[in-house]
Amino acid sequence: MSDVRVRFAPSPTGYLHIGGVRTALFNWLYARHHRGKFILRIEDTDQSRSTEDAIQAILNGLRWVGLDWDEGPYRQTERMDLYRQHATKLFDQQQAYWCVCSAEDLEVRRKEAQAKGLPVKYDGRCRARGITNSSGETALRFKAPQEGQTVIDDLIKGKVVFDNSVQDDLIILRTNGYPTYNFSVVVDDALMGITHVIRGDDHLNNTPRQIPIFQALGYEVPRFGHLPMILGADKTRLSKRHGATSILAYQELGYLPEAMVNYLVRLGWSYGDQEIFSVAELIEKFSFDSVQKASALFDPDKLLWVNAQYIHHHGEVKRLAALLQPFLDQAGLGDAARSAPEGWLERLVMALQERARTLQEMAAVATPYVRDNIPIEEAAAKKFLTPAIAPTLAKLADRLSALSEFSKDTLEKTFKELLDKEGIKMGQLAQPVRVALTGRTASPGIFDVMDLLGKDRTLARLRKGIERAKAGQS
RNA sequence: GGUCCCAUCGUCUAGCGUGGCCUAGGACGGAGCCCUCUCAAGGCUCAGACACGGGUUCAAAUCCCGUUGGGACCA
Repeated sequence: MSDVRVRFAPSPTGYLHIGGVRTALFNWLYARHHRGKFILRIEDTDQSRSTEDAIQAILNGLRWVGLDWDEGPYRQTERMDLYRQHATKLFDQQQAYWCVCSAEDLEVRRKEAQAKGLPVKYDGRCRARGITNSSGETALRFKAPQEGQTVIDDLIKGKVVFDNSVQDDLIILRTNGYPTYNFSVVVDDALMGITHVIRGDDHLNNTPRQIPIFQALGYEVPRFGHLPMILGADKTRLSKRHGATSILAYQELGYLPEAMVNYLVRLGWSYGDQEIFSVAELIEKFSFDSVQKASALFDPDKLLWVNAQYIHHHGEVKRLAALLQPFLDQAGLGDAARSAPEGWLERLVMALQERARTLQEMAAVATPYVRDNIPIEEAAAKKFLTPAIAPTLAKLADRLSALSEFSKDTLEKTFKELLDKEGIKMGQLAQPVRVALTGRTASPGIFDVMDLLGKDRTLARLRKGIERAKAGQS
């Protein structure tokens, strides 16, 4: 156990998106790597935009990808007293002052300054007013240092220097008594003993505003690490326009959580040329030293590939079968799949897993094996179920029906013998059989198909196919 | 507008710290071939990048400066 304490602090104004998950993931990995604590804090001070649904969506999203938290979720709305106490403390120490400048006045002055080409910032005119009572339209401003520099030794960006002369006296308590973002984060991070603040680099400019507040409050300043952001394919901020941005939408599309984690961590972090990592490996190997400084574009194609890798090679068949069930339900195949014999679904998964990149795709190609009365694609029937092949198919049906053991081995043997006798190639027989059995021209190996269907269904479909072939035009 | 961040194939990246091993490596995607009962999977091959310009140096993707281009924050 180390003293590392990191946090993920989303604001519940919408669902949990890809970028948020990645930020949480990097925090989580850092905590787990150092055997520290990962803390969840909900920044819901903006009550007009925060919703309970969004909070639940965030928790569910984190749970789905397996990011478990050690403390929290804390909620800022339950900590209002703490912010006010700390604000009062700053006022008492004369490190904050009441400001009566109205929003309109500030706007006017801002425009003037801009017109004259002066820096746009609060001119500090209430600093010297010494207002002691906060009644009415008063906001509390922090006396930001105006001389010297604030230096951040960022875990990812390295050394970043800001001139204090450009720092504003920012408002820490609004006229309505609510704390502002930059103030409440500082109070929370300090009180929660956060040692490393790992967040998106959209907050880099906030850091020099926050550091003096830590100092004025007498708290230790944490280390900072600013992660590059994830952008959409058009290089703009990730948003609804880029498709499914809610993390849970990917669950519905049939992605595996570990694939999601794997893809997201490689977006900005690398370990040589390695692409696929188990979670245990990530925890062991993760470090900010190899985190990219530049932003990255979200690439759905690569995510799909990573997911396919997990389904093809890294998925436990039993687990995949269990995860597949909801997708079968959705496709209207659920009941039939449930009534199948013990172990049948696992065999189905084995036959289909390298042909599907998502669970949704797997469910889609499962139809002919789960359902009865399958439709036969017109073009496939026309091409392969011809009168010419009908006699051979009939011979195959006879031989199959005579089999006492209906296994892949015996099936293969039966096929080979017939092929030899008829003097035809495998493809000439397998394709018509495939079409008869699945209604499609693409499927798993033909012996796997027959094995999945079983003797009765195989023969029934084959005979139906033979009728169709006889009737077909030559 | 001010401040800050960033810059290697279309995309994710290795390499940059401690310049030479880089005729810049891998992965996704693309093209082609092989394997093959179909579709996949797998294997192989090809196309494809150090943003630009100056320095420093015997030598720069790697160090320095500038330009350009992206991005973020503050309003």
